[in-house]
Amino acid sequence: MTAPALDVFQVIADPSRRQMLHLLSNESMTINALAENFDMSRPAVSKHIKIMYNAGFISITDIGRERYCTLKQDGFNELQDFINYFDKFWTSKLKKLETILNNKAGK
Amino acid sequence: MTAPALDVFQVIADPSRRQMLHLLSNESMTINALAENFDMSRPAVSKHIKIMYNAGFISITDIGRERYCTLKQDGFNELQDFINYFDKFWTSKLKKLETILNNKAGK
DNA sequence: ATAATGAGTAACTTTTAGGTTACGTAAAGT
DNA sequence: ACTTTACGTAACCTAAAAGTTACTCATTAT
Repeated sequence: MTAPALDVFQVIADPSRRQMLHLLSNESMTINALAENFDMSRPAVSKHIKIMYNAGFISITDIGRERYCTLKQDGFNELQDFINYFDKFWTSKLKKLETILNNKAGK
Repeated sequence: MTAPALDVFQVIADPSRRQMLHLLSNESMTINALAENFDMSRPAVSKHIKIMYNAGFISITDIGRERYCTLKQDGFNELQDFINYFDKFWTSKLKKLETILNNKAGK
């Protein structure tokens, strides 16, 4: 179960990973603690964690034999950039519409 | 090449589809016009369009034998919701940090 | 009327993400 | 010292996404 290197968009494409991110938004958790919330084997969870780590969504701190996973902002920023681009598209489109309407009102 | 029903996260997981959305942010385009920008067959593009249409990212207007694809906001809104959730997480985390720093400064 | 064009559908192949079990290793418990 | 626990890694399997070619249909052009 070697983890493939996925980009941020592929990371959040998986429902289980999105769920893990939600769980981690409440508290830092170990691999096993996370695995208890899912109907899949621990190695499967382990792989997901690695994928999210590689894409910059989480940081990992080893404490003894445990690995604590914590949310990290980097991965989310890339997503934000994507959304922002299209956000600008909609708002500028809206402004154009406003301009047209104002011109009509003015005449 | 029947198109599978994918959710908004799976839609933007594909680089070609993200590229198509970018192209459509400049102007509405037909299937063929889109296909010219990609190193893949027209049926392949056609399938991507169907997937994005089903997920609410584009609307389609038939003019004669041509299909004009236009960006639609619905799909993006779902993504925005996801981002917003974690955005709140980061800002509230930052506020907690501020509170701690202020308390220290006050003593 | 016939040819050419724009696009959807069907059948098929390939790739790969996501899961499994089996095993190895280091830290903690008894 | 031995056992248990927490995790990673390897080898493997399966399902499905993404691509292809071949075909058909409807619209436009000649």
